[in-house]
Amino acid sequence: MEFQEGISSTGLQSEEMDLRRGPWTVEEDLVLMNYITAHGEGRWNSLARCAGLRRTGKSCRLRWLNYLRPDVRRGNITPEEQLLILELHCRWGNRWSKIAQHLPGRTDNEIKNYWRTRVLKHAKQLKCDVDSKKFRDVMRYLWVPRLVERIRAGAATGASKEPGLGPGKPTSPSDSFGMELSPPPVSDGCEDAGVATVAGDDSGWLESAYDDLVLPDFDQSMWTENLWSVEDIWAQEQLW
DNA sequence: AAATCACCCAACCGCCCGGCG
DNA sequence: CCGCCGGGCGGTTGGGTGATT
Repeated sequence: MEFQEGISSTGLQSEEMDLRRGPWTVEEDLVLMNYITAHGEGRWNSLARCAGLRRTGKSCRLRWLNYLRPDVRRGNITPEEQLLILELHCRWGNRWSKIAQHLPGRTDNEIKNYWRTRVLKHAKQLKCDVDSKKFRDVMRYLWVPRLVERIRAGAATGASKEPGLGPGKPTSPSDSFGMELSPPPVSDGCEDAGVATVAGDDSGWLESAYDDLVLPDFDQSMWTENLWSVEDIWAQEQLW
């Protein structure tokens, strides 16, 4: 990324040439927060000007929505959230903002990043497309049961529910997705799912677990319609 | 200890849509 | 109807950083 103190492009007005790009400074964050606190959000271009920020309106909006908003929830994606993302993506595809509406405090950008860095990575490791039957089977019979198991375990110990984590909370890469794709410790409808491996080294067990899967006879077209309902699971388990 | 790799995610980009004059 | 502008969205990039060699 080429960070520029000012964009120099012929034909631009001097004000536009002064626009900053790249990472936001603490001072800029404070200016934006204070201005929005005092005047509210919206009309981002004029907001940026009036606040004295040398940023585009778009940049201000993005910074506010994805980072500075007080209700933005940062930190690890919980198993409950992972489950919900899987289902909602199944239902709506890459409609990140729509999905984000169902995950309070999570931004579309965060969910999109989660999907691209975690889910797509595993599809790639399995050498299949996320829309393929193979990946759907992996999700339904390996991934989802594992998530549900983690949710249950967390509910039992009271450890699964994380409090709001607030801006600035550092995340641990090894924890952020953790073991969502690591093998189940006990068989849970997916016997011989593999032996224990460390997180991050899961493509092997997934691949072999998939090979060992005996899939029930069911209509694959049902996948997108009524595969599983997170709400049902939560209601059933009183997890939410 | 240094170099390299892999991953995460903040930020940007381009496109699209709706409202308004 | 048309053009402009603000705002929203999905896709992409690349810097930072921890892990590995």
